[in-house]
Amino acid sequence: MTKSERLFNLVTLLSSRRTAITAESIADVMEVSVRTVYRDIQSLQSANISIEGEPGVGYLLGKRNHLPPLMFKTQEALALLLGSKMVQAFTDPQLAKSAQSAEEKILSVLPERQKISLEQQPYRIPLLDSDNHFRNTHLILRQACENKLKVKALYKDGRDRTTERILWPLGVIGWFGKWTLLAYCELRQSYRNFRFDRFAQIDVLEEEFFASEECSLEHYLASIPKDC
Amino acid sequence: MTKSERLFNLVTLLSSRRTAITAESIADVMEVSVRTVYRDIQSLQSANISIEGEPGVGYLLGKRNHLPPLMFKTQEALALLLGSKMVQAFTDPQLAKSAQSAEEKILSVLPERQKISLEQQPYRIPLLDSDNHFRNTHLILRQACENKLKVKALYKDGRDRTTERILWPLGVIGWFGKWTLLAYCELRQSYRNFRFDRFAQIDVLEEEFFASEECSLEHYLASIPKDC
DNA sequence: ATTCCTACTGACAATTTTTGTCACTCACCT
DNA sequence: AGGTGAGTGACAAAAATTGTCAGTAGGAAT
Repeated sequence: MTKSERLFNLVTLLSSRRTAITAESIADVMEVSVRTVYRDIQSLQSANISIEGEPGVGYLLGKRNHLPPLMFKTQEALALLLGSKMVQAFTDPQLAKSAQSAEEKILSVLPERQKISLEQQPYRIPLLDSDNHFRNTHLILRQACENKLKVKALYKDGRDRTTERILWPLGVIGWFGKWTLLAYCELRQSYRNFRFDRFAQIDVLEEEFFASEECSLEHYLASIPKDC
Repeated sequence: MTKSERLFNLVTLLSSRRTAITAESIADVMEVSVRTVYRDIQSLQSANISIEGEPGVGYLLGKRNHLPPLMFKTQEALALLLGSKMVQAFTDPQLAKSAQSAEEKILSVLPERQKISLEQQPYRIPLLDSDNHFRNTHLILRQACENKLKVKALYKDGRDRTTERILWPLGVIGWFGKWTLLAYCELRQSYRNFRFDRFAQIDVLEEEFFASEECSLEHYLASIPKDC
């Protein structure tokens, strides 16, 4: 990656974010040294692109939106389309529809030669009818998460004991090969994980729950080591 | 004026004009040689900024950048970003990078309020270090597929017998939870599936193979019932 | 059919930039 | 007081950039 490419990418990166990003993170993404990032920022500023930097916080693109033209490289398009296929196969029917229409929009702006090379890509993600049950679980839980509605679930734990619980669904974690609901459990009065394949039944309740500082997806994730 | 400054200025210059401008005029304004202008244009194009040139006329900024603003509905963006995360977590590091930069491009064109609602979406796909071995397998096999290079593999079958085979890698199938290489096996003289977790070793050979009507991903997939 | 005009490409060597590293300073927050 | 992160200066090695020259190609006007 040449310097100029990097500069254009940097503008894109900055305009893709709402929050500030540190020079170190940038260096990480761009695979250059931190020193180079400072120099890049300086180059951009002297090319009349306003970037605000604050010690202890990071960089933020100035408000007056410089519009960088959106075009995907072949491999970027490939990654998006492959991702779209995964969403279609591994999540719920509603999201699948959205993935498909997004796919169409992307394809419609790609030049012919890119479409051709995309056809030769080796990945195939089959849509299995047998996964319909999972897809339904996805739909129910995603909507419950988004609308912050409590759910009543019959859940079978590792030792085959089935319990009924009231859950506050916070997030859905996708490990490769298994989906897990992350929720606050009223029964246990704390965060718990629930594997999708162990739900015997799920009913969305009318009742809303309210995520707070001490009860939210971020709070839970922050209490565990790894990244999101 | 450094090259990068010149490139930004060139974009500004081009986007300020409705009529084409010749390379020579540009060279004049920028105070560089005409040859350099051609190289600059190429740099911009390889940074995915579409510029159209016509002999006898000059250069014009691609219409694509101005006219159809590729817009996504919130849920379409959600589907694409979720897919991108899956690609990052479940495939190889190279595709992961492409997914990430595609993500940035999408985010950079979304209005603020959409970005905010995307931040509240419940799905999280963790990137596990323990999957590095798989990711490496992905990289090797994807590239072998794309370049149509034979591979020599040590493979352990269902009954724990390890065999060495020469394979013509045709495609990679992603079932949820397991990846499978689809290849023509020289040992068995026919198509075979190989689960990623059963490869003991994979070496890409120098030798190319040639897919034909009777030996290709399409041909194999057509011979099985399901869709892709 | 010939001649402009202009986009493009390749090669080469001199020049200029870019890069990482190291060793700092400064400002802010807890 | 210690941690974090922006920002600077200097230097040598590595890499990109540049102009020059020599050519190809395609359209349009003559």
